[in-house]
Amino acid sequence: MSPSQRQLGQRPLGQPKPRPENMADRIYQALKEQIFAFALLPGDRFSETEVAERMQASRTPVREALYRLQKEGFVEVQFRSGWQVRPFDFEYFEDLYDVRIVLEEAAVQRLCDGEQQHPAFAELLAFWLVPPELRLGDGAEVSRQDERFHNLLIVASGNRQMAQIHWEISEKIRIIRRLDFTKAPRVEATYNEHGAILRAIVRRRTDEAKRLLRSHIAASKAEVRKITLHMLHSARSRAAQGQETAID
Amino acid sequence: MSPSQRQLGQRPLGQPKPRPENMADRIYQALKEQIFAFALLPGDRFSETEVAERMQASRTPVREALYRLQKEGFVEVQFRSGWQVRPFDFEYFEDLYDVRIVLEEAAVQRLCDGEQQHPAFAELLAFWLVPPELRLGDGAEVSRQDERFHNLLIVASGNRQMAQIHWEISEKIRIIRRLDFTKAPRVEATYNEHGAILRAIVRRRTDEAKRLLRSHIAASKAEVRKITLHMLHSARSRAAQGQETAID
DNA sequence: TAATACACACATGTATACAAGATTGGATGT
DNA sequence: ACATCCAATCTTGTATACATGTGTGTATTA
Repeated sequence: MSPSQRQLGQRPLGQPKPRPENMADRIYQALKEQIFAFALLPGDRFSETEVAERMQASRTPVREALYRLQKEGFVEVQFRSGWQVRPFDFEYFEDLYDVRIVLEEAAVQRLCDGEQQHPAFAELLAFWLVPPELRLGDGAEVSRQDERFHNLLIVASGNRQMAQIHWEISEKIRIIRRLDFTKAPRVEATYNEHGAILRAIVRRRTDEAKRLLRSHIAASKAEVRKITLHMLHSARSRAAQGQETAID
Repeated sequence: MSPSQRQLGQRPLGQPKPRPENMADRIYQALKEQIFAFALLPGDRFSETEVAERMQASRTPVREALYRLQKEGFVEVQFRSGWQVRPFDFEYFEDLYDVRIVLEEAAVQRLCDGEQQHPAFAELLAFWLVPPELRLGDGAEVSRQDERFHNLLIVASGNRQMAQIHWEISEKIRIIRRLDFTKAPRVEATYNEHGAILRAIVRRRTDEAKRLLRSHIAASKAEVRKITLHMLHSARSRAAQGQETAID
């Protein structure tokens, strides 16, 4: 693995202060990317000053970014004793998967019962009900589209706040959800299962649609646990092989 | 109404700096209370400096508090142009009521299907299944206990994250939900309906329990809209009668 | 040698100073 | 009289200085 992997967020030292947008937003994004890339491992401890120096900024926007990440559950602060990346808690993720099942089943129920004219639903049909030769192959892109599929189900059901809450859940589980699309068979299965769910909704077969959806999400939930453990292990190995890092 | 109502958050000027806890937390609480008491009306605009002076603090903790309130949907910031209390949006609140229905129905389903041994469930039975002479009369207290009833349903179903999300929803709708308990009949109805729901769950009559729950929440949702409009109107009248205030 | 106490470095929490853009009000020109 | 332009003021965003509590390492003592 390239050593530059551990230098995410470092701005090239040439230009003085490009400041393309909000400093706080930049730092928020960069920190989140580092956590997602396992460049910051769960359990790692760090200080605001340390992050500020890496990002070439002051503590003020760093603190703002950290508080946002804290509210989203990625980091924790100990009173006057530094921050740490929140350790993995599989019950946490599995609970969130179950909330997804509840929300998305409710959305499917409403779609089967009522109107299916929402633009979001049209987009779903156009994207996922395509012949196999038009399917995407890139795992990361399919992962993004999978997230979009499930969120658009909620949007199409017409409840904005439910869609917002579902989106926040997606943000929280994305760090492990991506790992589900690192294998080609899972990508193909995703296309098939999404297609089946949509066809059942169009035909208003409520129970079948809900059953298909439930097992589709449950499959991801079951798969993700072992993949995550593997990824965490290899990330720790890489970190130990590279520069010395507090692992715990 | 007493004029001191509009001076919430003012610390008595005697003691120099009591600082009982986090400044940022104090300001967060005080601002939230002002918004809930309609001392800050939806649409009111204000600046960080203004709040800092009222709270006798610097802008730093004020900003932290405001960002928290922003994430929770109570205030909004306009780029370099001040903050404002988020205007009321009834679709927003009604969407949240519908999310509550979805989450709580799912919890009832799990309670009817599975174990009912969770301590939270025992507390529910002990509090709500009491003879009428032991019931509370204070509207504000019953409002708090109503919130607790619905949240404990989720807790008892065993999904911590669902309970967390449900709690965040409760925080958002509390500002209008309280208004539903300003009349005595609603208090009595709440006792009756909660009792009926619990009895149906104990007897594992799933459909009946879900039906009762759904109509119970729907009743609140329907009631709240007109009460809120009335309260907003009278709060604006009071503000106009008192000192001059930006109304919109 | 082991345990304890103390001092120093460092952590976050808060206050203040500075930067840059948005708004507003008045002055000016038509 | 009305519209337009410009400057002063006010806004948030960022940097930095200060306050206060925590933890650790070392020195001292039993």
